[in-house]
Amino acid sequence: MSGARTDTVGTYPIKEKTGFTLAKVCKAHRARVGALLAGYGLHVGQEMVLVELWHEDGLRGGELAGRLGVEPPTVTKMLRRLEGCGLVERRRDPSDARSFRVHLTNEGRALEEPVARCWEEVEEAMLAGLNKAQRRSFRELLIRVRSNLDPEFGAR
Amino acid sequence: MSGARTDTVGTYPIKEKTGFTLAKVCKAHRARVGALLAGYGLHVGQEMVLVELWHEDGLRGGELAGRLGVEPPTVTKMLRRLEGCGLVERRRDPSDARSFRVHLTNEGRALEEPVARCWEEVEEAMLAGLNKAQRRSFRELLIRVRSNLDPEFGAR
DNA sequence: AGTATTTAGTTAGCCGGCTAACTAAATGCG
DNA sequence: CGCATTTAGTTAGCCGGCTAACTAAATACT
Repeated sequence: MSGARTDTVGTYPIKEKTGFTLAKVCKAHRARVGALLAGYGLHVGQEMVLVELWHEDGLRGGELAGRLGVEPPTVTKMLRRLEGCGLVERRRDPSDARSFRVHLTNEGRALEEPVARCWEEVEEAMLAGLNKAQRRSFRELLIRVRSNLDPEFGAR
Repeated sequence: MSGARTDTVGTYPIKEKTGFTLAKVCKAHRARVGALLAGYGLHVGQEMVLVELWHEDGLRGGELAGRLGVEPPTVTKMLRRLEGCGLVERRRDPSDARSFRVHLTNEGRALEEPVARCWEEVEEAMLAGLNKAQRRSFRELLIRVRSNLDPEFGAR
């Protein structure tokens, strides 16, 4: 509290917080994935939409937003671009005229394997030098921290 | 390859990768910090500029970019906004007419403690239920992973 | 049935990020 | 000295995010 240093504020500087390192790690991870994805004409973040559709095709816009943990306007814009790239297709839902369903095109489906390889490559780089126990521990800690931070993640 | 499941691609789905959880955790952390920072008129990300200046005032634009791990145009725009908010001040560097130094205003300096409290609050929420050993382990794993992913972090 | 309310998406506009292309000043070098 | 090169920032424009405000369709309710 009344220590010799004056550039801290009670606890310790933001730069030394775990959350700070977390943010930097995430930034680096995103950059690495993004660099690989660019080879397929994808921007980082867009692959998440595809991930959801690979898991379940024909989702409605709102469902997509919910699963991505993203707001509807974000989905609107991303779908417009993905549709422009020919990876995805919007079909009006006959049972609800203000809704639509998002379907993968063949091009969109074809990206599943290469995108998974991109993620796998970065995953391996990230965990290099960690043994199985460390990897498991890291994974479990992240899951716990996620349930602490993400309200949508409580019902898991 | 010729496995029974067709919705995976050799290893396991992206959704089950550690990097995926990492991204979600980071997103949640960012959202939480952002919500608190909004109370001080700050957008999440801007506080990082202030963090660097609290640590060392009078940095040049390029140094700021380097320390933040961000490209120069990003700094240009952020500084324009922070200057507009009166948190920061740009003074031309007399020894180099194409450069300038960024200085905190009193308002900018005054935010150090409240912003640190925001971060501390989210830090505590994030690590809730973890004992000291787990927190240390999490921190150390993140640091290792960071050095694996971030080229600028090797020289530590 | 007819109106009020809720729900689904869109538009506009802001912010933090990026790349590409540019200006202008400092430095290197013949 | 004078020109070429490097370095520092800016501008323009794209993308993933967000909020606020809107349209239009479905549902609820009197």
